[in-house]
Amino acid sequence: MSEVVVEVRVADWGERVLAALRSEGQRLTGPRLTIIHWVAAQERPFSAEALTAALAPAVGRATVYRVVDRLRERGWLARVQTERGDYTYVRTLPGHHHHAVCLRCGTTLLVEGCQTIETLTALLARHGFRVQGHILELFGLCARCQATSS
Amino acid sequence: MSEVVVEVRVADWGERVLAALRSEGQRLTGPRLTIIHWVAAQERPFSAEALTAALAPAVGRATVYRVVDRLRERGWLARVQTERGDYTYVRTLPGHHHHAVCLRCGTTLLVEGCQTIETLTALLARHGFRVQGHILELFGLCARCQATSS
DNA sequence: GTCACTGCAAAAGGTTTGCAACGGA
DNA sequence: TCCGTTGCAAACCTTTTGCAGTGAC
Repeated sequence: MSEVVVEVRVADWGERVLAALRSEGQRLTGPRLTIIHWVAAQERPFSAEALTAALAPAVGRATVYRVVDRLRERGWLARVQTERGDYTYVRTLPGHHHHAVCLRCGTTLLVEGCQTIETLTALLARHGFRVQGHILELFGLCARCQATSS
Repeated sequence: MSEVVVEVRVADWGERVLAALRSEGQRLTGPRLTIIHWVAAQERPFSAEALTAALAPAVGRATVYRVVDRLRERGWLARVQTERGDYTYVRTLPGHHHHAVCLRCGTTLLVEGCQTIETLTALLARHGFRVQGHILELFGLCARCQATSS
């Protein structure tokens, strides 16, 4: 079972992103490096506001939004809806995943595959509904936070 | 299995909402009735913008937002994220549900219960993660739309 | 040297709020 | 009558866009 749940590796992420951008022939400008390094250091989901605020005035707001969009398109960043309904971003890896976000520390587990969605898909199929896509976010407490008291 | 998937009944909805508001001692004002009737007639998810536009200038924008919020708090309206990432609203019923939204006609099925989430929850538990909440939206084609060509 | 990228500032878009007037119960 | 509700308009906040200048390759 360990192959379907993966914790996003902190050290890896930034380097993998940079390697990917390089291999696509994208320019590794100062602002881009600043943003990627900052994101790589985040251990929990962050808001667009937090990102722009953290890098101001070194990096312009417009640039932040443009770079974030690009990373999202490429699958390095996921926009995750919180239980409260607002958006946050988390480092992720290209491919189809779902996210299990720790409510306390923000640690994000990637859940690969959608076996459970398949069950629901089958249920709905019996009602004539053909599932073609879905959005799933999970929230809870990671192992570390359960171990920590308070 | 038919007990876990329910199509939101059109005729019912408005009356149930009115009855609920009445029983809570809320005022059934003109603007509120207008909004509820309009929503009751919608067979597919609608945006806040569509709602405000449809009722303007009979009902002010501020009032629309305030009433929608109230219905949402009471569980009569759900804010559903689309695959494109923007929000739409659908009639729903109080309680915990998930929604299966037809990509073509917008018909919304309520999926009651979270059996499949439980599978995922168990999987994550084996990784030490304790799931406490989730967001799930399903998209696809309802039976009627599959039957219709084009 | 080129052209992708950036910053600035302004525009846009959507939601919320203040406040005086209104009108259900 | 009273107080919850409403409309208007302005404020707000976040994101996007236009455009001239910059700098990575």
